[in-house]
Amino acid sequence: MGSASPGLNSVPPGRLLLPPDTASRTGLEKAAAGAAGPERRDWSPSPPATPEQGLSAFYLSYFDMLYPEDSSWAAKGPGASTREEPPEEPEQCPVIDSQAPGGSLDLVPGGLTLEEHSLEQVQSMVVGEVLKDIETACKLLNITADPVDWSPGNVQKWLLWTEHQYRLPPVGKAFQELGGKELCAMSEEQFRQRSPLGGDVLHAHLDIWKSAAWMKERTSPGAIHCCASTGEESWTDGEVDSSCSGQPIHLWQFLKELLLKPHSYGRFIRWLNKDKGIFKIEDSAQVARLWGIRKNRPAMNYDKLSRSIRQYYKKGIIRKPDISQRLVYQFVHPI
DNA sequence: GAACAGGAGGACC
DNA sequence: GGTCCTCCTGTTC
Repeated sequence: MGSASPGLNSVPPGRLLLPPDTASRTGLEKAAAGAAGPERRDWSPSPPATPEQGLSAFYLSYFDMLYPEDSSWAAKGPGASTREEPPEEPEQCPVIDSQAPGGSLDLVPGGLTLEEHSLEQVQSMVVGEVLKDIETACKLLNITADPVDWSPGNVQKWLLWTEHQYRLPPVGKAFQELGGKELCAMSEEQFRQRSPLGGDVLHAHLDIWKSAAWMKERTSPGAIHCCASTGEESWTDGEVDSSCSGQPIHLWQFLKELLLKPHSYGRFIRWLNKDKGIFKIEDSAQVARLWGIRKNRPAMNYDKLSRSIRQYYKKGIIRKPDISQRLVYQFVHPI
């Protein structure tokens, strides 16, 4: 798919992460290294041993995952989360200006060098993206953000999702019956043994989830759950945010959830007229695939999904608009 | 050919 | 019993 999670989805499995020594380099060097080319090793960012040490490595490895083809993004600044939109002009880039006259390191308020300040900004943005992506995945999959809490079923969902996101070969069977604790306790080598083709990538992604859970726990003590809202793009419609209710999600709720996240899913499904509840499925296969992942139904397709939508006709939940168009439906009771 | 409409049977909770 | 999956036939775009 293009995919549901633009932060993660564009990452080719082969060029996942920056090398470990990234942590000791400056933001600019890292950005430069990111642009330098393919001479990178696979490396999995593990949760840092101490709060400070290693966080940069984690942030920036994820940063590299988020924007693997465009390291110059670092110069684009906030707003990069809308990555589907055309790149902004360089003059709108407030974050990093490596071409400061004379090459001097300007100080910004607080005593940090411009470089350090920029790095902090990049880090916080990347962390935000990480948490947002994970939160989105949690809601779609109806799993908690902390892998340790996953049931074997949750593990299978996550595997299916990650395979799908990164075009990995199916590995679900190799991890059957494993719960989150067991999964988290496995080494990269053990992942490779179970899945020679994608085990290392899966392990790296699991590490990111673990790290995010670790950081979240650090900043907000208490249970980590997908309901913990992280930003302005939270799922604001409590009525349709079914993932926290413990109840199985309904298809119409799932469609509304996708519609509420245009940044992530606008390529697949979007409002034509939000006031009237009219929406269009732009990519029927992807929407069906997401629904299949959400319901743990790998064989889901648009034919089946649309049949389920049509069941809503009788119930007065969804109907075809007055002017019927292909792939266009209407909520009878708009948000 | 893809989307649409709807019947029917069955699984699952 | 409700919801959805699956399979099916036939129709429309």
